[in-house]
Amino acid sequence: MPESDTPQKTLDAERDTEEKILEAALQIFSMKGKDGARMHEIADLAGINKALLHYYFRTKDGLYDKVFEYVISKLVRSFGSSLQDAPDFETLLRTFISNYIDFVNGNLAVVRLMVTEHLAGGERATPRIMSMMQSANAPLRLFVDRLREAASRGEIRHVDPYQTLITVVSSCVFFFLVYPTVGALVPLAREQRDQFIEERKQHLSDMLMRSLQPDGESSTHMPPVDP
Amino acid sequence: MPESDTPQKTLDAERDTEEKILEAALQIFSMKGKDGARMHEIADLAGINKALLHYYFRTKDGLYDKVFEYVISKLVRSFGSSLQDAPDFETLLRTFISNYIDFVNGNLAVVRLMVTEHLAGGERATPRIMSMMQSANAPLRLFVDRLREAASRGEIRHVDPYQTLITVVSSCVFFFLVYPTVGALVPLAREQRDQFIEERKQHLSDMLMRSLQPDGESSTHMPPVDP
DNA sequence: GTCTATATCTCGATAGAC
DNA sequence: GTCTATCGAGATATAGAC
Repeated sequence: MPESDTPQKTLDAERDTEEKILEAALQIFSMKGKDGARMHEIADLAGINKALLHYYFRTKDGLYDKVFEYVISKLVRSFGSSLQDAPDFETLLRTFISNYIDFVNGNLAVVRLMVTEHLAGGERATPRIMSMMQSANAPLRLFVDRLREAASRGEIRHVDPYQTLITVVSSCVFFFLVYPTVGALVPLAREQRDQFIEERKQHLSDMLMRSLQPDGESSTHMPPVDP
Repeated sequence: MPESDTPQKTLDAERDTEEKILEAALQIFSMKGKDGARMHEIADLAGINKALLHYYFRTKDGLYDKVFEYVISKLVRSFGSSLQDAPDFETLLRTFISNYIDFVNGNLAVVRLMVTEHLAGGERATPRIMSMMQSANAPLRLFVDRLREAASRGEIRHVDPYQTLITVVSSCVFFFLVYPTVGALVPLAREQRDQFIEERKQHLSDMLMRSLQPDGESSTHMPPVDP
């Protein structure tokens, strides 16, 4: 971390308020979208005055942009490349699922914001996600690469890696988006949320590994996807 | 359908305008949420005047409520009990996935509205979904019941039916929520959308059936997967 | 039933005191 | 840096002509 020569106390105060605002804005934006969010809601949640929002971030649009940057940086930081070391595909898959679910569970507002953005058209989200994917050790890319490798080594059967990725990510994320209904439907999910989430990791990992077991014989339909 | 004694022409005209408004409102609400939507956007999309919205549905809140009822009725109507006749679980699963994906693809706004509602707290959505689930031939309930039966008959292995349901629904729906990014990531999904969707059905059905094979049977004797 | 014109109010943004 | 007070744009909602 680089150190500024600005007096420490002032800097910390600014950082604190700024971060408090960003966190509050993230919560509100992620639930109501950019247009639906109210500046006074954000101010209230941050425990400050409405005018202070405009002092730190001139406009609502500006604040939204900064929140988006803030979210992306959270995504980048949280998804460390702990996948690199996985000795085999099964370990990679289980680690990926566990990490992914923990991240979503611990950063619900981040995921909600991404989804909200997509529902509103996704112009802001898509380019950012694409550029995150470019990076060689991006977890999504790593997952696809390792899936291909494992298949060509015969560790798992050949499957469309993108379809598989979509299935894994969907199965990790969607549950949290519709949690109110799942909670109403499945008592355990509401009463013992943490336990249910651990069971979900287990269930998903098992289910996917079983579905990826190599066949003795028959070949499955596998469309060509490579560039 | 009960028939009114109101003159047919008038009734039809009202129904048409009302339905046009509801469809337009559904589109806008589903992308921007209740607070983010603008009445004039809805009017423009419906091709009518802003004042007419207030003639048919007194307030914005009132309109939103009616849109929600409208969506629920769509859900109920579209999910006919075509699952009832499935002779075995594999047929049921494949039919369920195919129907579900077709419905989502053909009613994106409906699904978006449900998700938007959930992101905003879900107070409106959850009770409605719960009461839909009560019905004996509700597809989600039917799925859980048939999954249990099939497991106790030994047709598939024992799995947590709710975890499985969550996985299936997630895998059918989430793709469409983040379509902008998937389209950017996977060229085929954008250029040959319909084909990609058919492949998705196939991929998902195969994957799930494989993961549900009873433990005793080895992978050397796989049931045929292609129609 | 449908429109134009207008009233009313809410929200984003600014000015200015402390 | 933080607040109170307020302005002005834009939104919902209504009045009234056709």
